[in-house]
Amino acid sequence: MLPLSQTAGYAVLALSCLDDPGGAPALVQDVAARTGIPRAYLSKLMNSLAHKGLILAKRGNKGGVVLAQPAREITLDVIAEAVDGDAWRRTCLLGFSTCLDDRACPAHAFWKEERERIHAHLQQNTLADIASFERKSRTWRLMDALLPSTVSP
Amino acid sequence: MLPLSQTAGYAVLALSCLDDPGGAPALVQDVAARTGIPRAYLSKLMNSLAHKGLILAKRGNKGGVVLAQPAREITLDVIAEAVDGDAWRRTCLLGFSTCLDDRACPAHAFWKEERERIHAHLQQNTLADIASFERKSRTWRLMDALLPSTVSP
DNA sequence: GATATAGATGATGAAACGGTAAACAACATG
DNA sequence: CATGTTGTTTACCGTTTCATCATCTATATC
Repeated sequence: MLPLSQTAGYAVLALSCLDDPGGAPALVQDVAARTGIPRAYLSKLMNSLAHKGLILAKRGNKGGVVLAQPAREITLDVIAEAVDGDAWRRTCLLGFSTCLDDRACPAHAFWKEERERIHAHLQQNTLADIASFERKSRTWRLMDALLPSTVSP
Repeated sequence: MLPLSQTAGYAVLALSCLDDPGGAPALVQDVAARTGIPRAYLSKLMNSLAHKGLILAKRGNKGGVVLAQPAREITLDVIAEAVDGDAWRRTCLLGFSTCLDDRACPAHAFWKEERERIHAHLQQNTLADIASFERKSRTWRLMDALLPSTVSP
């Protein structure tokens, strides 16, 4: 069970659909339809992301959701931390409680390095990177809809 | 939520207390007391590990548990896979379902490499490595018991 | 073979995560 | 200001993971 939470993935995917600040607000239900994320669940996620300052939500007619900052300035790390917290950056690979820098478990030095590598990667990639990938891969999802699903869970 | 499951950590810790095949059987309750793992829970874990061939369990008077193979031949990977399975080696960092080698998400190449690095490390480390660490760190745990816990969760 | 010992097993429970449903509150528009 | 649109909030459900408890079963020993 190594990856970030499923909800963190939802957040990245959903935010990659939104416009930069000043742009056209997107409806949560549209984002849900586009991404396949359950509407009601996404609604709660968006609400939480709004409270954490990642997006701006406007309700009522002509309402919707936009990014609070340009996509190029929002790193995956910020999103992951908003959803999952940063506890994973301090955990031991094997879950040992007595595993700190000065009393390390056998995997400690290795795992510390891995965590930092992962963290750095999340910090270096932004929503803009995801969005450009999503634009390219929309074709794939179209094919998924047309062909019998031989691949996706 | 990046590390392996807590139960996998339990397994590594518990198995590191056992003798090689032919050695003296250890009581599950003793292992529980030594490691801090809940007795009843460890009992079921041990049972599962016995079914998977990692340990030999003998019940009844003078019973107990020993490793099925020498500690030096049991890798952390084998233990982790017995407990958690190997699904984590195929998951996307962000949980995208459309993330395979030929239709990768932006983090795919990076994450694939990380997974392989982690897997290799788990394959290279054995129970013997853990056991020697545990022997050294027993002092620490003694101190934990004597001093107010300022560190361990 | 009776007995104490020790693992095996099944029922149960609490907490976290993913997910649902419905009532609620704000806002643009006519 | 009435209305419909759209996000907000609350409560609830199902599954998985970690954990407990009681009971059953095997076995070494006397």
